Amino acid sequence: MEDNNKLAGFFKAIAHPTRINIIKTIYEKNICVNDISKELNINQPNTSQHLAILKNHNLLIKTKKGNEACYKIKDEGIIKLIQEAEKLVEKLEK
Amino acid sequence: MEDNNKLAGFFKAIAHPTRINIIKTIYEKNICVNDISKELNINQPNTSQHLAILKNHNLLIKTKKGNEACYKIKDEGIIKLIQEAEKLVEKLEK
DNA sequence: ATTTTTTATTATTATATATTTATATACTAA
DNA sequence: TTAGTATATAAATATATAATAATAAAAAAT
Repeated sequence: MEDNNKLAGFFKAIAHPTRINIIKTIYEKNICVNDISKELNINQPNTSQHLAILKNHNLLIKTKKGNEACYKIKDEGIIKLIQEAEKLVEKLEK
Repeated sequence: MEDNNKLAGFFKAIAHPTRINIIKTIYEKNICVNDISKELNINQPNTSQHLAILKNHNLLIKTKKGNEACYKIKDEGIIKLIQEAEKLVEKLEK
């Protein structure tokens, strides 16, 4: 039952359209904050904040190159989980 | 991208410890509000509210017997998804 | 008919999350 | 060293979610 808190925290981390978008966008990439910000058309601080939330839940890995910060998916399991959730949502609608 | 809103809404629906608990508890049962309320030790209005959220996201099916309302899991896919999420969270911690 | 039981809804208050704006830090380049 | 670029953090505001308490609605039992 206490584990439900941890799990709920994980779901909360991905329960945001922008963060789902970030995960999908950086999949198979190692991409820096500025490029994510431009590509998704969200401002820099908000981008950093969402990235921090995902990183804090161990979904992303951060590396630094000079003054740039690059992020990538830690484990592709999150991609699979999102895909399965998408299928389930479709199925549940019927 | 618009689909991310729908998906985020789905994750939000399950991103709460009590609601995860409800899903796990009523799995393979058809159980009325009062019994859920007692079993999980949450008050009746709060129980009804959480059930309504899950039902609104098509996760539960509601039936009425006399003056009782019974709820059951609509599709066991949600159980599988939760189990996979639990495994993933464990894996990500390492 | 009235009371009891069960559930749902509404209103209130409390708490959490999100977005924007401003500021700070770190590194690079001139 | 100063100016520029990239990122993070903090503060302020707005919005959303949650929990409790109060009320309403529906059916059952007396």
